[in-house]
Amino acid sequence: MITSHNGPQPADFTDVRATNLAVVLRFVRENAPCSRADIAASTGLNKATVSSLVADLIDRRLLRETGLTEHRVGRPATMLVLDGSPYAAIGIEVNVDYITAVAVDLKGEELLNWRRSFPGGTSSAAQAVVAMAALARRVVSRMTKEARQVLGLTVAVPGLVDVNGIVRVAPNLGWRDADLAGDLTKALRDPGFPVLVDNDANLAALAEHRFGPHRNAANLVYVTGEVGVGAGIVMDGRLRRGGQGFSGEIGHIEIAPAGPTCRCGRRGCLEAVAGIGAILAHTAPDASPSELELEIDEVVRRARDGEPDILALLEGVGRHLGRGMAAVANLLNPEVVILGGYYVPLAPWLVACAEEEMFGRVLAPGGGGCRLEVSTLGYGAAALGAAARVLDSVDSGRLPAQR
Amino acid sequence: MITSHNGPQPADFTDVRATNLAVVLRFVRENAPCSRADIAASTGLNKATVSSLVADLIDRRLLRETGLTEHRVGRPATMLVLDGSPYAAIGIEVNVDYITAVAVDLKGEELLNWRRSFPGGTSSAAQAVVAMAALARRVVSRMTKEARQVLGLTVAVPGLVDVNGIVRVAPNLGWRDADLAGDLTKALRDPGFPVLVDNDANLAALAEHRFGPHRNAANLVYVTGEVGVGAGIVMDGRLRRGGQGFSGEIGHIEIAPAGPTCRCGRRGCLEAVAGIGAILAHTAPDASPSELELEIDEVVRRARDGEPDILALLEGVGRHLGRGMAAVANLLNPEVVILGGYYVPLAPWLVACAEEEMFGRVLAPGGGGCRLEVSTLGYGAAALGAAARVLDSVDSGRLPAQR
DNA sequence: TTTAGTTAGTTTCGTAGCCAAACAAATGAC
DNA sequence: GTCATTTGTTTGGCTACGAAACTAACTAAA
Repeated sequence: MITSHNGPQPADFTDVRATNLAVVLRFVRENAPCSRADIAASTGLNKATVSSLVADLIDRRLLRETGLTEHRVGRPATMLVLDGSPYAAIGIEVNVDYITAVAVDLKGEELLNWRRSFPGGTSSAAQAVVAMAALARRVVSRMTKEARQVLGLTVAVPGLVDVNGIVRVAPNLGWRDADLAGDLTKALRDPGFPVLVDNDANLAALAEHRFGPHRNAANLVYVTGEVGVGAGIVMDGRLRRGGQGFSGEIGHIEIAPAGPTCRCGRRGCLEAVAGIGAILAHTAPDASPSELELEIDEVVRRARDGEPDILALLEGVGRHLGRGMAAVANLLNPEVVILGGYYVPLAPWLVACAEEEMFGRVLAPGGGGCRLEVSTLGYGAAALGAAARVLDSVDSGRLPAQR
Repeated sequence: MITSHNGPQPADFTDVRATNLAVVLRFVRENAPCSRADIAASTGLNKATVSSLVADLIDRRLLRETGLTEHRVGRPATMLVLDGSPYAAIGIEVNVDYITAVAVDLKGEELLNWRRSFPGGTSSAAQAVVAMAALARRVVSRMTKEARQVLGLTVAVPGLVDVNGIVRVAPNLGWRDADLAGDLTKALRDPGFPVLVDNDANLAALAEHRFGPHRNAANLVYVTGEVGVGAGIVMDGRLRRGGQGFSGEIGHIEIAPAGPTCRCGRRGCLEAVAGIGAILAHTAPDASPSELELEIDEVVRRARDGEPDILALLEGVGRHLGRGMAAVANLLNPEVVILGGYYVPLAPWLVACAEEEMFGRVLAPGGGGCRLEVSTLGYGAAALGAAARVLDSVDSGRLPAQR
């Protein structure tokens, strides 16, 4: 069906066209290279309609004929692929000690991936805007030099971002009520593309949903493993942000009422017992944000060496994590929960016990079909997801104008 | 936009028409009585289009002209209302000790509400099908006598219902893997309307979403307060069932690790510390299912009388419930959590402390705007929601055929 | 009483964009 | 060389939307 069920939103022909353009675009993305006939056969659209849609998409430089044809009985087909060259989507991630910028083309191919160290933990939002604008300008000019049109820019922020894109609270950055999108747009002086802001876990979930090995899953949860623990929720094929945009705050659900005190002042939060801080508190209590990665490497080394106290520590973290994931699985019944961030290198010592705890606590038979997996997208998942956010709006029909 | 984003689903004219018919229908539902001109002005549809859509809906006997007109400057308007008389939607709820059947018209007006005692707890699914079929037949024949066409029948079951409508597990009924929808359709012998099955909490959430005082909330959670505790989740305006249909199983998230043993064998489940059983275990440990309502009345009486041990008991339950709701609010950020079932009569002694616990544990400022409210729909919420499910499919464009 | 003004709903016409079917094109098989 | 097969385009028909003109029914004011 056509409707999106939120209030009176009538449809007309342009909607039909936009929908079908998006259908063809998505189909080619998933099945490239493919012919017009393939598209017609698989989508149910008429051949004539497909021809017209494809012509439109070629005009907009979203598709390209490869000229290549298979050869078998019958007229050879002209194959179609996404045209990677004319466009770029930019994603930026701010974090405690760095800013990452990623640009991808329509296919999701990474065009660049720049990381600048930046003292996010001690900088104001205004300073961050300056730094991000500088970085964004360089990325944009690089893209322009490559003759690419920038379709949009999205910023991933570790914190609560409301439905209007205002950063309400970003505890690790010390920000409150910052209109990042507005300020960044101003700093970029009429950039000619939309600038959006979203929560990092949400965007990482989007990256997994579009690019990850579980991209078929319409229901997935991505869990960030940083100092803060958060989740991005995809249900029925779309990010679900909740009423104000604050969904996925699993870091502060109570796991161990008698546990250690959390940064938020309460006791036994998931973040306090299974966040990265809970590990480093035992191994490197004075580590600064910029040393996190090194310290985790050290933990991995010691685990590999089989140090019993480290193994016990990680098992405990895994079990607590599993309890949290059980709550997630019971409440949301996703097809997969994906662990990201620093949970990735630590996964070999976490996942088994986390799974055991989780499956033991999920009511639905067979855990409701929910698997616990480890992200393969690396640390840049949120930045990649930020770029994916831009591609998503193309996918859902907001195509760049005709030539 | 038009797309529903799940896989290649192209659109054509019939989709446009269906969408716009649904838009008009929903508008009239919300704003009756109203004129064609009102509809055009508010929805953005062209006057001509509205006229055509309305004519179609009148033909299908979904709308009716009231003939009544206001009188002010200009030509008086012919007002439109939903036509309540030609159709009916049926909802049936099975539970431990009764079966309820509800029929509503298009407006949601209750046409009948029948309750039959039925030993669900000790009957097989097959026996339940016989009982439900008998009841359904009587409801259908009553509707037919009133010259109403039955649009559909939905059954609410307290248990895990998968995406295909199979009851996987219904602990309180002792059922496993029952194809209720299929069997009931067979028992009704080609009823001429769709028969669906869904989880009771899901359907109660739907009832709240359509009929409740918070019907504007696009994100809400309904919590059943029975022996089992479950939730129905509405996000972005639709029920979210998860990958296999098992979302909302909050009854078995761990609230008090050192708490009492739950029916499921684990300790400290929400259900075990804040379910109705947790209350009755202290007041009437040997109560049979059919006595639940009486026993709760007794608890209410004693609470009203101010018995200290009862007040303490309820405060404890409220606090545990609040902790569970904090997890829900952190994870989903709904606009409102609605307590239903036996929590309703007990609300005066539960809500304050539950709120206190909940707001103390939600990370988002101001609790993310999430309110804790009490259902006003009464015990029949699930049955009403089952009927609402039928109306929902009409709303989303599956209209009955033209005359 | 007439006339002007206002609002409601219909009619007419133009257009977008879908589908079906016929057709043209390009190849392999025999 | 002809036929079969498959691809993609062209043509025509149809649906359903929007714009604008028009009719209808009323109030207000001259």
